[in-house]
Amino acid sequence: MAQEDVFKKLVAHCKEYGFVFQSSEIYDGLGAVYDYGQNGVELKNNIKKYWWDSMVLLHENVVGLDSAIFMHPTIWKASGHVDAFNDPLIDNKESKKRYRADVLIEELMAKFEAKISKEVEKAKKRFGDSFDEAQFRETNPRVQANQAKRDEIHNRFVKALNDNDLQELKQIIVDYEVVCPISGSKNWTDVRQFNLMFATEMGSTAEGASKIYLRPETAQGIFVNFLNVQKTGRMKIPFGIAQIGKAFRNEIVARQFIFRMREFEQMEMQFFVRPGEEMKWFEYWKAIRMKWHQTLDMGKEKYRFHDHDKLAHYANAATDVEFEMPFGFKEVEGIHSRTDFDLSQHQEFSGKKMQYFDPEINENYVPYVIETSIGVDRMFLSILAGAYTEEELPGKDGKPGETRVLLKLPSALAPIKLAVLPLVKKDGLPEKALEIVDQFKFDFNCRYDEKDSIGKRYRRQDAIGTPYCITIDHETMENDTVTIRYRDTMEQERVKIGDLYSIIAEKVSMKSLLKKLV
RNA sequence: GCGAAAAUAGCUCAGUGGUAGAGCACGACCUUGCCAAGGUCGGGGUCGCGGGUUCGAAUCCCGUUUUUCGCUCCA
Repeated sequence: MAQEDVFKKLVAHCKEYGFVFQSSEIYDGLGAVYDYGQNGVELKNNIKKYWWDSMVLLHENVVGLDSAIFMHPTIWKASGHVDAFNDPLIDNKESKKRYRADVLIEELMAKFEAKISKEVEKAKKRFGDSFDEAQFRETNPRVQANQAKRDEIHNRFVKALNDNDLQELKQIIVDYEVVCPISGSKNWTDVRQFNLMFATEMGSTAEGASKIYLRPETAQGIFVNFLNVQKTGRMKIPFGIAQIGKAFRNEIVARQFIFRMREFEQMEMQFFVRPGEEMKWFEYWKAIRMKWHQTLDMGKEKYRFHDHDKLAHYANAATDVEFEMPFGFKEVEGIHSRTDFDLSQHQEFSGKKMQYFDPEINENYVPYVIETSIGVDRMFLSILAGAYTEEELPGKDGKPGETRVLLKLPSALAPIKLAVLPLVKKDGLPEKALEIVDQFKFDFNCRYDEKDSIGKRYRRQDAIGTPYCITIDHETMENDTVTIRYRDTMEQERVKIGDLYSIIAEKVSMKSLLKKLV
């Protein structure tokens, strides 16, 4: 089956079985925003618990945090998000390349400046020592003409930037016939300003309101609380702070289902280390994180590291954990060595010291940071993609074989752990089944289903990844035994009701996964 | 954002200018009972939305929204 077909089926499966719905669907939807349905929310919660427990429970030097989505606007100046994401952009329609309009105009001005320099250089050679450059610049007509153009562009440019006049920026590009270096074309789109951050207002009155942003990453909430946690938790470096939360980016191109959304959820852990030791810890967390992924048994060959050649302004080492999605290897997690960039920036912008006194070496320093940052929604998608299976079953009694669709989810992540099914809807079997549900509902997520033939009910559970089904039949009423049916093998066994807990509980618990990590 | 394609019932789709359809799914009842396939009855759609052309539009045209694919960035 072609890979795109798998992806299409996966998206359809998500909707059909209550994993993911498009946001505001009855109003034609909202772009790149999705809701998690009754099964999706369970799976997502389980993924988050697996991550949280692996960080906070298994590492005594990692603690949690839940910082607010709203933060002081200066934080985003300090982090670089305001400037980095605020560029006026323009596309060339022929080459489809995107440029920063301000860069194009600066290059345009540089061209005129280069022409002037050329004239000056030529004159210098000609006149030798007696050359008066200032006077030459004042009087030479070619220099004057170029200077006038350059100044005109400069004035228009500065005014346009001050007025935030995007139309004027385009007009400059049109008036001076800037061409695309790739296509040589002058066919430009309008200039648009993209700030990846969503802005809103805090404060109820118009004059008292101030512009604040919905956080584009959860990391800054950790950095600004670094000393709060360190001091109140008496944390000693190296230590980490873990956080799960929503982040928001006004993506220009938001596609591929829940892979890139405008509202998404991150699981981030910032690990604070002594400067100079960051590479050791970078390697340490790389290994830990890869093991966390591979423990899910989606296939080791489906994961790989992708090291960054080009590093972001804040990083001195960076790698991605990539998963083989139906549309290729894609990043699900980033592991970055962020140096002391963030803490130093906050120290500068807030005027508060962001330093740690290290008693072992008797030194004050701004710690270095190793970040592990994983997209919950991407993780969700990768697990579904890895678990989605279409299985050809042999036909029987002359019937043609059929396809069984199942999600081979790790049991601990499955939305429903146990389906309890009365073989028939009479003779007290439903009541007996509900008794069993009542018995286990405090331990794990159970579902009761009495509709349709038993085979159909098994398949419905397969489709949402339920690892265990038990069937209550007439024999159950006599000797308290049930048949337990396993999702992946479809095999059945007759077991005592009293043994069910010991068969199921451990395997569906988060503990079973966490134990494999240590 | 640019280019391409698509949108009809919960799902998969048929319907190409003349009364809105099928299969599956869903609900009720009967029947059967261990791997989605019995019977009867029933609910559900102003054909994504807004305009236009036409006596008449799901169908033709324009716009718009959403989705998918390619270019780019990222969790």
